Amino acid sequence: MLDRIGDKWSVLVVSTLGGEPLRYSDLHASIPGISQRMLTVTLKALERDGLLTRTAYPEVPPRVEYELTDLGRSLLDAVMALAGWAATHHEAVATSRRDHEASGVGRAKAR
Amino acid sequence: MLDRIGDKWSVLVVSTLGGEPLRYSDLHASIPGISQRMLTVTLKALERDGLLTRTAYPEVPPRVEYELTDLGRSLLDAVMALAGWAATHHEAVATSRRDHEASGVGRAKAR
DNA sequence: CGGGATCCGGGGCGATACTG
DNA sequence: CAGTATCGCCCCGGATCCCG
Repeated sequence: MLDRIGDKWSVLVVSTLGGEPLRYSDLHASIPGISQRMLTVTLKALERDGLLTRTAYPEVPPRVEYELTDLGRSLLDAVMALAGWAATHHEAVATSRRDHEASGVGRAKAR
Repeated sequence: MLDRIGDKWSVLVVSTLGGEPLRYSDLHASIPGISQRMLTVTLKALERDGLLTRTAYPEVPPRVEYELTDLGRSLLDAVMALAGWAATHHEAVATSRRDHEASGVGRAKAR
């Protein structure tokens, strides 16, 4: 379970979708670095898990909208908390990380 | 950043460590399914990021204790929210997943 | 007891090409 | 526009051995 919601892309999709429904291409544009494949795979998985709904409009050109379900929205809260933490403390983490590098973690490299 | 704190094992280690310090073997026993390697790797990463401290006691047999830092404890809140969500809704997710299976997602399998 | 080093297999994931 | 199918690489992560 944790590895599902802990999944990087799922988190990003859910948080991006927070609020209004979005189309496939919007999602693709809004999530930097995601590939078509991973977006599709992630969306399918999230739909299967009941976190979002997929709605296809039989128009031309085709339009498909993805929207969070209530379940998905409840997850959003928890995810936002995590994202908030990341935003708040990522500096402290980066600093600590540099300290450890300087401490000799890569000592062999110093040759 | 998200893929770091969203990491499955990190989440589990942090939540397990919530509260009292634990020894390596305690952690290994408390986290079902984690391998030695991943435990070590995860602990190192978390230490590097300043989320926990590693304390080795020069005894025999050796004893090493891991403890959350203040930073780690602040993360704990967000992590617990996520874990709580997972515990609360994993049933709904499992149900939805089964629905989709029954819907013909694996239609070829039904032969 | 608490790890580090290495080997290695499976799969996560990206890139590309094609379809409706 | 919204995907699907295929290929291939890389790296995650488990197993094993060994050391302090």
